[in-house]
Amino acid sequence: MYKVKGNIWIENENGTFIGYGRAILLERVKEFGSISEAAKSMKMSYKHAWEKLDSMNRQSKRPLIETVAGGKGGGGTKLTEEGIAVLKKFWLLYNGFENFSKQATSSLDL
Amino acid sequence: MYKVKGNIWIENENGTFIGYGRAILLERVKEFGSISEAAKSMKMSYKHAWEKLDSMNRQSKRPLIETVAGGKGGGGTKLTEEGIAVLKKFWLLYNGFENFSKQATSSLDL
DNA sequence: TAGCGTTATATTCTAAAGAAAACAACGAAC
DNA sequence: GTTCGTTGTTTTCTTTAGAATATAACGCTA
Repeated sequence: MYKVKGNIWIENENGTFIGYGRAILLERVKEFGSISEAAKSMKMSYKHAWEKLDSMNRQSKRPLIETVAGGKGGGGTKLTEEGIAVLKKFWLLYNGFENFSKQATSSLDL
Repeated sequence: MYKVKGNIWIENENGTFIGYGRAILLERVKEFGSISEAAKSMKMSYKHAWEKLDSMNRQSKRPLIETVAGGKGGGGTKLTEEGIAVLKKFWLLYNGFENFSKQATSSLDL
């Protein structure tokens, strides 16, 4: 049975800003308060996770995350208000796309 | 400036059936009547082109291309009626997606 | 001050995708 | 029956994304 599938993301002149994988990563950071825990939960290397977050952060007008190195519990990372807002907007877009592809799948005649 | 971008394709249980790259490849085969010319025009290796076409062909109920090895001009490859029809349907889907992402881009507020 | 778990960063290793190259088979044309 | 340009197939090489590893800096806690 055929299905319409796809990816969707938001980019600017500097590359990808946010897509599904990055959104999940932000969700995990929000959940665990830690980049290393977020990465581990996704079986992603810390470096890869850090680079993705850094990329997002640099492309955003205002930072999406706030990090602390050292201190209680070694430090940690949490989402800013901006981070939460961007995440919300992405999921809205993502849902729209899900509807589109579901609709397209059902009207597929091959 | 932020833009919504994406990929879209049609797949079944055996993997990708057709996406943008494969559609372009079919268009080139249609144009040149030859897999090797089509591949060359896309700076794609013959093997890669052949594998993509073979994959599409095996996943389709009816073959999308008809090949001749040897003979006048060394042989060649042309699209079947089914191939032309599938291509048409894919571009319809693709246009729908282009509209979606254009619309999504314009209603983006970040 | 030593220990800790984190962030931050550089370096090396691995796996996968695709390119490149080589070669056989094909069949019409001459 | 030789030549030609194609399809079909195998094998090797290259590139690149990401994993893995290593190490420093940080700052609270004890």
